[in-house]
Amino acid sequence: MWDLLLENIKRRDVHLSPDEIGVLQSLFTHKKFRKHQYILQEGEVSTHDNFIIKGLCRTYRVDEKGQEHILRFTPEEWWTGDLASFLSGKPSIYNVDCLEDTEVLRTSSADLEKLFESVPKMNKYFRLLYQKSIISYNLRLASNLSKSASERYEEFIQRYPDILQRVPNHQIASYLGITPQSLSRIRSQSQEKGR
Amino acid sequence: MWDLLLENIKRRDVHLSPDEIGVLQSLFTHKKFRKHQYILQEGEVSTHDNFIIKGLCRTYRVDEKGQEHILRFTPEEWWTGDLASFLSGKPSIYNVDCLEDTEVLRTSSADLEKLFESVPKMNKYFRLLYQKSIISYNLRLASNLSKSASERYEEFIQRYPDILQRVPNHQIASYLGITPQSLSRIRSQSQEKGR
DNA sequence: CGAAAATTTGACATGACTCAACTGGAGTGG
DNA sequence: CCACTCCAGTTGAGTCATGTCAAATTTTCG
Repeated sequence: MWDLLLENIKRRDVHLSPDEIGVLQSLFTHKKFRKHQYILQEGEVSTHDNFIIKGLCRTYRVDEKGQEHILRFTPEEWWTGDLASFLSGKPSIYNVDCLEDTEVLRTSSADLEKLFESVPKMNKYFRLLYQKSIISYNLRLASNLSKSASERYEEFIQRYPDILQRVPNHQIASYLGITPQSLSRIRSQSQEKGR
Repeated sequence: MWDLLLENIKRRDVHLSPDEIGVLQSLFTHKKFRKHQYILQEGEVSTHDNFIIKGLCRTYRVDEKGQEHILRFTPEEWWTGDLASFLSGKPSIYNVDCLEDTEVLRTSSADLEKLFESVPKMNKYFRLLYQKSIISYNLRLASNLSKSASERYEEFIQRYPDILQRVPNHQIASYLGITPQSLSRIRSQSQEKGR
């Protein structure tokens, strides 16, 4: 159960002693969610940061016109939650729900704070994690600014072939910021071109 | 000269001793750039992370069609550079240049690494910095996905009134992902409505 | 002052959206 | 096992926001 998380930490060059692993384990809890279940709903405060060890979630926002917009898909080995709400204690504007049965290891903000105090090198882990995240936000932003819908779809296929298999097309459309109809047309056109 | 940086660190609840401040100062250098000067050019490796103490920069990317797309404006008290290149040592795909005469305090990746080793609590500073950055990328992404050009312009005005004053409109258009012509029309329309 | 850059305006093109209808498969209950 | 419903996906027709191209006008600054 702990392998994925501990591996993930080690891969970032943060080496924990058995004691430190013990502390970490005491500050996380294991929780299961069903497909379609919410991990976080708009208006609630995000009380936990969740490391996914099985399953797949999505973070989305509902705009004034009632449209859903998917910000991210988070499969195994990713963290999910709403950082802004988690840190500030204010209600979230995002929803997080499960596209498959999902299991997470989660920690509350108080426990995470304790973790940083007793195992300061975890600051490094999260620093590196966030760095990676910023880098990918930059890429996505650049692609949103400069590319057409079909180019962004191609990019998505290249980058997340696994997720493509696991979620229905209308959710991919929402992630790309287009309508399901447009995605359908894009797909039929790129097939014509023999790919 | 050091005030802005030291204040910025303190504001994130990281308290440095005089010794630690000394270490920090020994690992940063002061550098001035002229308006229009590049801090980083596409194809170069980003060797430094720069904390701006005076002036204003922009980070942009040039796409295949030769179009510029501005990813961010960075005024005083912001960091600029290309994290991906800075960390990986690979050539950057971004350009960073100065929209005004600019002064920075900068550190190389080797020196930053030294800083983390001798003053581990700086991990916390950067962790918090990156958190904030991720939160704002999320907001921008959500707004890119769900809002029209004119709504995004209104949002920009609210959020960055100071930057609005300091940069020409065509650069704001590039940041918003629209053409200068479109921005001009948006502006004239919102004036008609008496604002 | 004069050249270069920024902004505005007009005419037209187009990518993506909306609304609506249709298809096809997955599940459900009689 | 069939009829029925539900949902995802597709397709068509018309609309709209934004882009493109071109030219005129205004501003900036050496």
